[in-house]
Amino acid sequence: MIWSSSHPHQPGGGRVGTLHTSASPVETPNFMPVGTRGSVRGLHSNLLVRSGAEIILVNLFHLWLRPGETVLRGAGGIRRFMGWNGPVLSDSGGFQILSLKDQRKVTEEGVHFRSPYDGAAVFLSPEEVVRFSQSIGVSIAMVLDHLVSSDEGEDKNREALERTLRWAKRSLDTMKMENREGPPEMALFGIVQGGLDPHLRSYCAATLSGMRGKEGAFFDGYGIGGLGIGESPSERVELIRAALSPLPQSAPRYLMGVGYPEDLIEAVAEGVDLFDCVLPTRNARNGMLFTRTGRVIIRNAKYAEDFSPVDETCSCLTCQTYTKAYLHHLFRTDEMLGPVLNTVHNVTFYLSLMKEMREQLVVGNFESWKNHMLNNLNTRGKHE
RNA sequence: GUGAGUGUAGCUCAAGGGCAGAGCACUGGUCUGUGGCUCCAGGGGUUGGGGGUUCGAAACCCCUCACUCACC
Repeated sequence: MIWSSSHPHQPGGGRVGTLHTSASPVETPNFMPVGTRGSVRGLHSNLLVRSGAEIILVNLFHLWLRPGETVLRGAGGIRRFMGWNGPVLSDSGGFQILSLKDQRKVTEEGVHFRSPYDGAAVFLSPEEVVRFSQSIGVSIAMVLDHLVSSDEGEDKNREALERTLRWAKRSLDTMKMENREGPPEMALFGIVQGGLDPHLRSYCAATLSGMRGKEGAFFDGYGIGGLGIGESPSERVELIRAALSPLPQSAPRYLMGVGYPEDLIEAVAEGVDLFDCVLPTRNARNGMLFTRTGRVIIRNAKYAEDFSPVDETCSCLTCQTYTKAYLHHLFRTDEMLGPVLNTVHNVTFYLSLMKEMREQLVVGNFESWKNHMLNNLNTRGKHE
């Protein structure tokens, strides 16, 4: 059992629980800061912990290319290598099928990439993803999936979905069945695809739920992939619902790559347990800070002489120590401390929001809290 | 003091008689399983000053001012 619910489920569908990993437990719902290449950019592990992080995400594809298996094994695994004591979830490289789509070719066997580092031809298969994840000691591995953009059309979407399912089976077949007293040494999550079609989403989730590997293992949890790239928030809720309903209640559900604070609140209400997204870290580097009352674009001239913190109610190291005027100055002078302090704030904001959601779920006040927050948070930007 | 050169957007510079432009900076927006500060839009000028030639001058002529270099 990798996930257990510590409180009765809410009528609305939101739930709290604990994710049991081979490292340390993770309270859910929770958010994973993104550390693609083995670093949450700009943040020392102590700062991550101080910001509330319990689990972080790395990208297997990038680590596989650089520094590679020899270095990572020599270091004693990815967690020791990067000085992070908590659990690590690895994304497989499925997203790179989309983001590097001019430099790869997808076949039934796997994906041929051209390395973004040196141009070398490399081949990534579902089996290699599982094997490499185990080899470098990640806590939770995502299977290799085939992600297509939402405007690819129905045939491409269906084809990618069927391939994702065949790859999922091959991934599960690669897993050794463990005698599970405690948490699994490495958990493996399947990924629900299906584009913008709710029926395909349900079909995919149902198929994955019943899927067993050669030695009888089920998936330890499920990702919902391919969202946050074009659909409207209301479409997304419908697709999440379609994906979640066939999944076993006892398994953790992870909404991959999503999203804005409002998106997270809406997804938690549907029963999602885990998230990751580049928004808090990337936007921090580009000078956009999240607050409970909307966006703060720290470069704006109006902050030049604003000697108050970014958020009066925020307990992060940045807000406790520095003013908006100082962050504004750091941004304009291109000082490296700027992105670091901005990232500390945004990551703390996201993780505090998750903590608050857990608390609201426990006390049974989530629905009204949610409505209040959705009315006041205004972070989604102008293009929806 | 003499000679040469240069003055164009906040900065660095294009345009050598026909609508005065670029990069950076500035102003605002943007970023959804990260290819190492992304992407988009906007404001900004009596072309050092004055006079002249010309239908038309940043450009050609004269005067003047400022700066740079070389020589006394």
